[in-house]
Amino acid sequence: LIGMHIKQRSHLISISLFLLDCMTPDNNDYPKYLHALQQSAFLKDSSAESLDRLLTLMTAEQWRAKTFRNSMDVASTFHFIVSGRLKVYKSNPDTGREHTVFVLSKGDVFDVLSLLDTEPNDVYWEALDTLEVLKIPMDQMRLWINEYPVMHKAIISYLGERMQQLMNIATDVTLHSTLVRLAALLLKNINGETRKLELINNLPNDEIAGLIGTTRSVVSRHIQELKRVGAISVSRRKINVKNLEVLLAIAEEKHLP
Amino acid sequence: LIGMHIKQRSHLISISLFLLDCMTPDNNDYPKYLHALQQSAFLKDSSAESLDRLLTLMTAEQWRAKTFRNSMDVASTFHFIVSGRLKVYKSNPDTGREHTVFVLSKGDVFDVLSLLDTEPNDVYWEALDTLEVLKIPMDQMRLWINEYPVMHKAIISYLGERMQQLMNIATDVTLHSTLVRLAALLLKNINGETRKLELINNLPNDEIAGLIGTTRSVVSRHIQELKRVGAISVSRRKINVKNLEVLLAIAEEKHLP
DNA sequence: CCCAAAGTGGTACCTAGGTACCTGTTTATC
DNA sequence: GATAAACAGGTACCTAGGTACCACTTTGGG
Repeated sequence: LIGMHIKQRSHLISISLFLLDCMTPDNNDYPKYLHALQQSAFLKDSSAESLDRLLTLMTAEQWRAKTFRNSMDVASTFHFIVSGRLKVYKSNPDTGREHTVFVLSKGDVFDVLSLLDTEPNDVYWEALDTLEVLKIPMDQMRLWINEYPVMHKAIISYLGERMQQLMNIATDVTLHSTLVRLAALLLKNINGETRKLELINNLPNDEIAGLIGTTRSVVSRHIQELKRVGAISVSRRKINVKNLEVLLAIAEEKHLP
Repeated sequence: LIGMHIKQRSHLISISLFLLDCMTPDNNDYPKYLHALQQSAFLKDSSAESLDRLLTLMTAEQWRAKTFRNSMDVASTFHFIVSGRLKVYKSNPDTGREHTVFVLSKGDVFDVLSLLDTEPNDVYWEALDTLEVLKIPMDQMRLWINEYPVMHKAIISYLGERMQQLMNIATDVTLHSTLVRLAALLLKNINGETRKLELINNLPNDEIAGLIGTTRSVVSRHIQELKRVGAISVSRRKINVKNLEVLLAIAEEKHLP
């Protein structure tokens, strides 16, 4: 109960100091932002000129880590992530439990659902690191999209991919144990080359818990277990994968504890 | 363990006898099917002529209750439900657990994800009643859509709505207890006028369990509890809602047991 | 540099929910 | 219409996972 109140208060006092930055072509960072837009999967089929025009409509903004917004706040603005990580989550204010649905990063956009004029959804967004975004009024984004019909296909394939991910997230909690989900999370986010975690690196146990739909203490317990069997080693806020085979066996439910 | 093997065997021996029925305009049921297409939310913006042309490309098919298909089987065919109910679910073959993601009925279509060429998704579809569908080869459906650009907007709004639902389903399991989810399920599916359950009526406890991501025994226990507090009355395969206020209090987590 | 406050992680205890086993009821077969 | 098989639902028992409390570590004023 105490934990929950602290959580809520910290939400209330979370003051978001950010820099506003008008995006005219003479701006110093203009080339950098244009490059960022060009690399986005959401805009991958758009022409250089159309992106150029889009960028002139945008302003840059910086969110400090732990800055958050909910659906109300962002419904009238469309955002595009330039750098940093952002978690998309739902929470139960009564219990303080949170479930992270996506971690967005460079090239991702939000909120696509508001863009489509669906009913408001009561979702939260919170910066995990310092976040650089480009923002644009929602109605201007809609106008821009209608001028470039190729965008409709891009939106469809974006939604399709997200929907598939959501289906897996929705069923994972009931179909697999927390240990299995933790192992699968680590495997999903490991870089094949460097063997290091990406996207979910340097996260405290709280955040990992939110990602697999459980509580911090359960994550802590399972991390102890994974250390014990030699699958990982840990230091503060850092997990190093030591044995992929063991992790894989656990994730595929072939590991008998 | 025994229960699981029986489940798997029943899958294997599920023989689907269905009627094939070529859809030429002189067919007896042609007007009925055309009417069904016109009522679909997925096709609501399509012209009469375009639907007419679509229907000539389709064949009718009947699935007996408990007939099922998985993503492999339906990836190359697009389906449109004329009558009956179909559950979309994922399962864990090792434990026999299932999680129902959607219950589709008249006017719904499947599989939209295959239509978008996303990676195969390992989902199952199973008829809850006798199911009437119209089917069309997937590539023909894609061609038809490309001829009618208005369909892109329809697909986008369909996906947007489904995505929002999926987000709620994904987070419900971690954010709310099974009793709360059961009460919410009943409230969501009650007809405002008749006060009767729709879409999920006449389902055994198994299926209700799949819908809220738990097991049959837990559902049974909670149904006893809801009977005890006078919220519902039950007979075989049938739940009658008696007290909306109590259900609402439980669903909103304001009910202290 | 000191100290408070926030951040992070470990674990004992307990309960919500899952497993296993049971009875009763309906459906199918000869 | 008798009998078995499949179907439906109830419940005792137990364990996975959640709550609460703890200690340690880092951060930020003054």
